[in-house]
Amino acid sequence: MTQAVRHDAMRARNLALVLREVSARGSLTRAALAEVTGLTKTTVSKLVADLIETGLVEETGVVRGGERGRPGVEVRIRGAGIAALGLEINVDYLAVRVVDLSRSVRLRRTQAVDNRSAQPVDVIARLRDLALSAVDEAVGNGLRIVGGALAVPGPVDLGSGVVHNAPNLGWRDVPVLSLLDLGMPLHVENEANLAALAELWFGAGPTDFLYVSGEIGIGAGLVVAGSLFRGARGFAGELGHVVVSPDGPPCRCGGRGCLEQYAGQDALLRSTGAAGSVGLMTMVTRVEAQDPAAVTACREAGWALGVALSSTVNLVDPDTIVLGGVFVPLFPYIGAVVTETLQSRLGQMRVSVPPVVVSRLGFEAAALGAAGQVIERVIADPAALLPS
Amino acid sequence: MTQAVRHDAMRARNLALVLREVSARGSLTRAALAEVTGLTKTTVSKLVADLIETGLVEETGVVRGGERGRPGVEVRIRGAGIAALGLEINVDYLAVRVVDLSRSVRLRRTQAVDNRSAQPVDVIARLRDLALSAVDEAVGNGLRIVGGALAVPGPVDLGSGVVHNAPNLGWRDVPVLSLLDLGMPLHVENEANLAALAELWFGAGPTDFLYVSGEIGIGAGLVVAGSLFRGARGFAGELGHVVVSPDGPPCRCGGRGCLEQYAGQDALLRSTGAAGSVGLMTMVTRVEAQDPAAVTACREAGWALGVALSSTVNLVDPDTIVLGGVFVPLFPYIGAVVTETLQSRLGQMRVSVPPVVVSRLGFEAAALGAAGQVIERVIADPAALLPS
DNA sequence: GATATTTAGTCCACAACGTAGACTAATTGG
DNA sequence: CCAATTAGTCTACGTTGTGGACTAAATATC
Repeated sequence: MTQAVRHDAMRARNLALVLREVSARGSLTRAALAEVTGLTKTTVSKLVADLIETGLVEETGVVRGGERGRPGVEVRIRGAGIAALGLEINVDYLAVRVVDLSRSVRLRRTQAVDNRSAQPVDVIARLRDLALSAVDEAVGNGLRIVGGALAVPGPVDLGSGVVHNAPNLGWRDVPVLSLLDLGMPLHVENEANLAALAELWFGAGPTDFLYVSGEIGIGAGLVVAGSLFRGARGFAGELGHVVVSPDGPPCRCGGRGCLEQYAGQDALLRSTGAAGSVGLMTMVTRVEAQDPAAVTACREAGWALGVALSSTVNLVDPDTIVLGGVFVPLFPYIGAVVTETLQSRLGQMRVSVPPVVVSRLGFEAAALGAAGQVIERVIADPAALLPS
Repeated sequence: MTQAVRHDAMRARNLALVLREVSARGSLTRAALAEVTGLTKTTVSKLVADLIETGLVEETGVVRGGERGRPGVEVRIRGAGIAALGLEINVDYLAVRVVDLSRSVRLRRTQAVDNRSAQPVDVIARLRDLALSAVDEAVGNGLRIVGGALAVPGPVDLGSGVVHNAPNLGWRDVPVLSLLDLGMPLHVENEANLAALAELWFGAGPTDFLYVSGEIGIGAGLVVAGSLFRGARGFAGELGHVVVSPDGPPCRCGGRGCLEQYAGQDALLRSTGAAGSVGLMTMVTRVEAQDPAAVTACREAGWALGVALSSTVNLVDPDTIVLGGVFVPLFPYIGAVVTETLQSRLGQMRVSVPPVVVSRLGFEAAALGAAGQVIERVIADPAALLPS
């Protein structure tokens, strides 16, 4: 597990420590860095010199006038150098994002496509084109893309990069990672997990929360102390199949009364009473117009979500619950019911019931999280990029 | 979060690395240690010398004849030196265990008392007496007790050591830690969590599992990659209040249809049909005698447990499920139903459904886990014990 | 406006720790 | 009895962080 610590590992960790502080606090003088890290000024100076040389950090040049004494030179993360690629395959779109080391989004590409009717290979080929052209442009702008990550709507085997089962896409056992070769280190992860990480790094959220991704399926990403909880095999967070009512409607997972059957996109739209398929935006319009069927559908979905979340809170104890995906436009009509249900089921037991808030990131959250994850790895181990 | 790494931290980590390998593999020569840790023979020799001097490790004296060449001197964890105290307060007993660094149990004290009818202060005073006499005896045997931990049946605020709410005992906001002063570092934790850790260190179990503690309440401890998952505030694992049926019988937590209402000890005993209170052993006798009411009660409890566990598996993805507490004697009569329910609700979705096994540790599990946790800390950071 | 004070950052001698390889010790195989 | 082999120690050395002296650049005070 833990490896032997030699001098190089010591340096690598201190380098990461300094870079992390710079990343977290925005902009600091060497003296301030020495203070917050507990290292001496000498050591910080050496480490910062290395980081500047590698292009991870830059001096702002501007000196800061504080109280008295010689002003320091602040350093900050250098955005113009290293960047990462974030990719997302979803039911009705493909998204590509390029994010730099300072976590600024440098490039956005979204393409609306119906991926349900296409073959996995074709979908991936299309994404590949989109990604390569984005990489070209980014490289043209002087960025160095060090890696990428791909978000897919369903459980993924992290090791092999095989998408187990993405029911919304109709995918089963698709080896995405080997099909999508971009000539750079890549990995694949569940969309809900990456959207949760996006909330962590790009939202103004807390460091402990449960992100609920409402799409056709309902997934969740749990972030504890700023890092993702994946469970033993990486398949944690399947909130959509938490039991709401044990004898409820049968679910495609084989169970009955799963949350997805009450609050999944299909269930929501179906229960508006309109025959055939009604789009999400139509649903939003109707509920805004106080259409009784739509309002009832929202209330029931909110209740079911509250029930499932009460189980979840009891099991994993999140600090906050962030609703994303389809629940974002519907939040005004379900948020209160979710909170009430949670309150009535947990209020007596818990000192405080986790607040239910809405995500402020759009649908592209997962792609952002994907890129962010790669950036996070660089910040966690900058030594990997140093010239040996 | 991560601290600056100086020379002393480097040494501390390597010391821990060596000690961990010795602890995990039983007995190793310095040469073998050099191989498994990746450190050089020189460094390992120095580290082992320090560990021997501190009394954490000892040479077996016996040399091992392998194949050819000079035989090595094996070292192993020294059991005769450092030990830890494990304490447990439960509804009907107090337990004290002394465990040494090699994880051998050196002393067992259990006292049957009805703690429900006593005041918290009195219970703690009684436990204190029991603990002090155990410490005396252990010290008399040459052991050095470096700390202790206490298991209580209910959620605990780890920081302050206040037991929030232990409904089985009728406790609310009891500052256990400050009441129980034993003149050594102590901490308090949830009984289910510590029982789970006992399973990890004293059972022959895997490193990823969910331990289910069936008592009057039902708790769970989740162990992922050999360490405990506590959630954001340390209140994770409240399996007893996971929803089985949203409109089921009201629960003391304020919700309805919680697992505890179907599979908690009270529910199990109540539903045997016998009026009044029937002891657990009576229940076991009846179900062994195929008493219809008892058999039905077990089946229903097993079903409810299966439903709640299917939600749990979807959320936290454990590798294995270990049933403990009252479920141990009842396992032959509920195990199959739990497995079937899980299988039917998860089988289509998951490649493999986590096996449901029974704990082989007795009721004293939590006390063992408490002591084990202290031992684990010593092994994880032996440098804390070195003479500065 | 000159000087004292304060803070930032660098320089240098030093200490702590792990490494590499020579060296000694102890065993087996021929 | 000697060669081969493996365990463990010893010594010179390299890497890295430290502490304090030193230089640099600002403000406060008179």
